[in-house]
Amino acid sequence: MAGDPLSRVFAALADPTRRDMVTRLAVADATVGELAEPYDVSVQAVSKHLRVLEDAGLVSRSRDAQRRPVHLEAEVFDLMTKWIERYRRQAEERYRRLDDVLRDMPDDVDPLPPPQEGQQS
Amino acid sequence: MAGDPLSRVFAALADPTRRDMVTRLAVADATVGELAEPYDVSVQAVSKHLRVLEDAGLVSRSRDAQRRPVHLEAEVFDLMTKWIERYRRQAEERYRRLDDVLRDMPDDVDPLPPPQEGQQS
DNA sequence: GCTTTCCTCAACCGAATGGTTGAGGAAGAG
DNA sequence: CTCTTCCTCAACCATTCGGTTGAGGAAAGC
Repeated sequence: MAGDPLSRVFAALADPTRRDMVTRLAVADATVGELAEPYDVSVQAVSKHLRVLEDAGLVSRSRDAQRRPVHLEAEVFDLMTKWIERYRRQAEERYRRLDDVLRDMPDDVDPLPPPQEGQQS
Repeated sequence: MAGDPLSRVFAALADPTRRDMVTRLAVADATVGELAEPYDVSVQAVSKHLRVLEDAGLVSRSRDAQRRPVHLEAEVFDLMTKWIERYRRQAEERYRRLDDVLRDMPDDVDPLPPPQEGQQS
């Protein structure tokens, strides 16, 4: 389907039903039937949604008798986080430079350190 | 078009060309022509992409003579960040609770709560 | 064996998406 | 006023997407 992994993750989360599934899966693993129950669509539609999430690497399915328990995979979220953080750093860098120009070039003071807890690449 | 703001933001960033535009706009504002130049598509296509980004609130356009300078709007990224953080909190909460269960096993704890999930807000 | 439960695959459908081309508005340059 | 530049709107086209229904596989229960 769609090309790069990042596009797949963003596209997968662009659907509110899929986002809701992810939210619920963050609480507990669930079977396809359990996942489908609150929504007003067919089980097949939910199965399709799960395939999209699985292709994006957000979810994995194992096997337990006839059931296919769905499990949320956390790592892929880091892809997004990293991309967003990169943008954020660039934007801050941009404003920092603008600030420097307006302040007539100070030495190397960093007036706005990124307020983040460890997520740096 | 697509419904809620969060869906629009995710959908807007699901396209690699649009993500690249955002990356470049994080460095500096740009006109439509400047933005279109590196890509192998028509200017109209780029204009459409910008419309998607604008509808998502990621970008704003002003007017300078015939030119329409494009400016990146940072606030909307917080929508995503907040959603991701909420997921992260839930996931951590989940593992914390699992830890509690394995450690203590109280009486009236239901280890598999029925799918009475609240809708995602 | 047969049935039931849980789930996926396949085909189809309408709507949205990303691209094209062509026409045209808006504003500066001559 | 005319021309050029920059950009958007409109129509069209192929593909993808989210949904449906119908058929069927896999594993437990009878």
